Amino acid sequence: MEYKRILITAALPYANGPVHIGHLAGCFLPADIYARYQRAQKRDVKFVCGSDEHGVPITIRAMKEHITPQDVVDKYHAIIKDSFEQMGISFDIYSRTSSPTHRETSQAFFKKLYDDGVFEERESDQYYDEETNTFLADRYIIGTCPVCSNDNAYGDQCEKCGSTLSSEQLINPRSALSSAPLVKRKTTHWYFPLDKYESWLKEWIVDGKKDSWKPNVYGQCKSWIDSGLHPRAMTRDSSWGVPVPLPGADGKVLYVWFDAPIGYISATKELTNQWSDYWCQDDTKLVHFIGKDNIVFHCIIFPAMLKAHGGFVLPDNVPANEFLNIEGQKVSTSRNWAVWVDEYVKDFPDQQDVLRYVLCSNAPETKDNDFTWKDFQDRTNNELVSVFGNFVNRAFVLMHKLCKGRMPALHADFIDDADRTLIEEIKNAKVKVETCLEGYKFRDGLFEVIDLARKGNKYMQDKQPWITIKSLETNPDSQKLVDNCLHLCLQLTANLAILANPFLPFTAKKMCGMMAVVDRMLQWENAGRMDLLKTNYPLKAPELLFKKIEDTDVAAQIEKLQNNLKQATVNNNMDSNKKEITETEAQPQTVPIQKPEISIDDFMKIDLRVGTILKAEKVEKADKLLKLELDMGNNELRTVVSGIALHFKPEDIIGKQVTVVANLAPRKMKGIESKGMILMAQNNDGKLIFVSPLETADSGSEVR
RNA sequence: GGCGAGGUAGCUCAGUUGGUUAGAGCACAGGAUUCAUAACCCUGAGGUCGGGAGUUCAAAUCUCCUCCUCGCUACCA
Repeated sequence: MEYKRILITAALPYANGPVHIGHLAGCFLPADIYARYQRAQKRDVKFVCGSDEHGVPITIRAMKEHITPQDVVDKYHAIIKDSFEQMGISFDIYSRTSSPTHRETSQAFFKKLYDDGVFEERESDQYYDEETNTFLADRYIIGTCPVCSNDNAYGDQCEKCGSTLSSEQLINPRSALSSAPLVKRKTTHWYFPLDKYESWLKEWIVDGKKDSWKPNVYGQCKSWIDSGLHPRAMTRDSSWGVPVPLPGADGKVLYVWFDAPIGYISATKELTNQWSDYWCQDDTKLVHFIGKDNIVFHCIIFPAMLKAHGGFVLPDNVPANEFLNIEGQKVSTSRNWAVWVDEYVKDFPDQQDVLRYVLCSNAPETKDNDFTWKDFQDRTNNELVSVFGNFVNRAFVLMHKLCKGRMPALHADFIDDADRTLIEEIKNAKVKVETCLEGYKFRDGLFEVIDLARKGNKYMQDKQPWITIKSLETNPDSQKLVDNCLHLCLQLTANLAILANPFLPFTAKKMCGMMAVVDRMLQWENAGRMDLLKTNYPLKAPELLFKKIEDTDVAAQIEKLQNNLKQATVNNNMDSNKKEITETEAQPQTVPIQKPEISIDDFMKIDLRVGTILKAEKVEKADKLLKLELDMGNNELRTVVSGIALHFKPEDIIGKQVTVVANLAPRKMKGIESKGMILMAQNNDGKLIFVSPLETADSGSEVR
């Protein structure tokens, strides 16, 4: 299909902190390269993005810093926006989801679905904080992680041990807002029936995108669809967000993942009155650039929303990248293990293209990749500087020395095979880079650019104009041979500027300055041409395109990382400034909340007994479960299933005495009925310790 | 446990209807050169293609089993 317009989106960064180079490599840089390339092709491109400013973590941060959520997002929106500008990420608009346009757009979107009867209304029990009079989403609920005993686990996930949780599983759930214990109340929400779109999604993605989407994206989608989709709540009880536009829906807002992708639409609206051409015409090519954590939302949920609404184009492709690790470890904002873009720009002024180069050439396109400062140095010094920068520099220096600072002529009767080959290579390079970029293979595309410079170096080496010129007195044609060589090298340089422009825009601009040509030369159609620089045209003095990265720079950055890490672990909860903390670990280390007082009668309801482990075995198909057989005295044997398999080997615990809650209602786990629960103490490091009698007691003795 | 994505030279990656001695860049070694940011150019060494079995005249490529990494997901009363 011939597309008339290309609409490019990059994942909305969350305005709860600055952006790091993982974000850049994951989606913003590839999106920018793609956008710049398409613009150079003179295609009708809109490249939109903005800050995602709603959601729970922002409200929590606001409370901790005693400012409003709006203050939080204003601060980070500014930092993020500036980082992008500094790095040359060329959005046509960088908007934000707290804008009035976005509120209207997302509300209208919701209302349309509501009016069409798309949503299912459901009542459910939710945790309620009576102190602040608010319902709490899972993220608002903090408690002790049942897996690792981290005291500040979220209701949806423990970021310390990575376990996926539900708020029901937390021990001592409390409010993140007030630290108050929670009660349950009924609340109503609107669910989007994803299940009803299952067959459509199957057809659209599983059947339709098999060959065009990247394997990681396609596989993830297929996995979701095949395992069955379920209705998903599209509203939340909160005061921060886009209010649900229905009467009686006070205190309810749109779920961030409902409103955020609509932010792409709102941003386009703010950009142009013709926004609907880009969103509602079939001949628009919509491309979402995201990281792999966003695949499900962009490939399944948002398209289903668009489909339900009707009238919108669907993404043609969603080229998601994997994650970028730093020095062998996963990026962690809480541990401050990251390279922040705003700091890079300060530490390496005027070296944006160097970072762009390294991040693109080592982009996590097919799997998680590792960023190391040593690699940053190697790639910069040995490829970008030595091959690309050096070629341009030597071509210019030689031209000034041997051709008097003017573009030498090409003498047709002296053209040889080597010249013709080089010309051919230049034309091929255009096609190669183009093919890579159209197919979202940015790493390969950049390699082709460097490779062309490499061919230039070889050509020059073979021609040796600095030798040829020495025979000027004996061979009057020498000057013409030198002219031809440098003519071609300089035309090659102009071509390099065009091909490098999407990747290294600052450098391309600098090269235009050196060649004394207007930026318009960088249009893609000019690539492959051998008449970009006019004969006898005076060229400027050469200017080094890149600086080498020194060992000291590398050492300083590594030390900075280590220091950040140390500092983050030490004062994780003090500084309210920026990235040292995240929402989770920023919670002050409070003493676990005491449970409410109970009477002796309450306690007496619990039948605690000593049991002796006779048998222990792993439960099939479960990582964490052990099936225990306990001697409870009086010849009673009991089966208890316990989630301790990660901590103990079955053979090591046989014969141990444990305390058992003997009158707990039975519960089936993995098909095995568990009659009772064994008590464990849990250390701060998550280690489990049996609560057993110090001396051997009779099996079945009562604990009181 | 289920599902998905990866596992190819020291490092980063190519390698789709199975077919000659498995490729590239960087790093490394040797050589050549001096126009150039000690850059460039040439040559070389380096891999039992995670492991095992099978299909085939032929397997990195197909099938089955298995191990490791990452992600999603289930089990924790």
